[in-house]
Amino acid sequence: MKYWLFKSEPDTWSWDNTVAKGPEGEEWDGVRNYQARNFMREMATGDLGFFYHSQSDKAVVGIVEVCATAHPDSSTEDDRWECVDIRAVRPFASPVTLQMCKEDPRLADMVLVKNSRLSVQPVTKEEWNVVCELGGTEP
DNA sequence: GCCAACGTTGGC
DNA sequence: GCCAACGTTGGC
Repeated sequence: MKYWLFKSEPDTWSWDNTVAKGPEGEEWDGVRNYQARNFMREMATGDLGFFYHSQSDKAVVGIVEVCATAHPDSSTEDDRWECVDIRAVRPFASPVTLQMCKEDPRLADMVLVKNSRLSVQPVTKEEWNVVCELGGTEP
């Protein structure tokens, strides 16, 4: 069981959109970055991830679950790109902002803090527990 | 709206 | 295979 972080601009695809999709989930398509794609290839069904809103929110707003492993991205003909499917698990009681992550010394090495541009990232178990604690949510 | 950081592309 | 040019992302 691994932990991840999925980043999205809320104007393009938001947490609410994911919740609305229900248990069958939604393709996490549109990723055009090799590092991000490679992380998706490592994902297994049942892995959990944070859902992060970039830009206006800049906060982790909920937890998602991987419900299908990597498969070709249906939004392109280019067979280099793959994606997983994710579904919403539960929202945070209170969103965990980027600023909160930056201020907590336990999260100093978090990819979100160090490389804000990577759209799909691994999260360690320790980081997972800290962010859940800050968000008022069970890990 | 600006700009820094980063990834990708393409000419050589 | 290198590197300059370019495009995109995302925080501020």
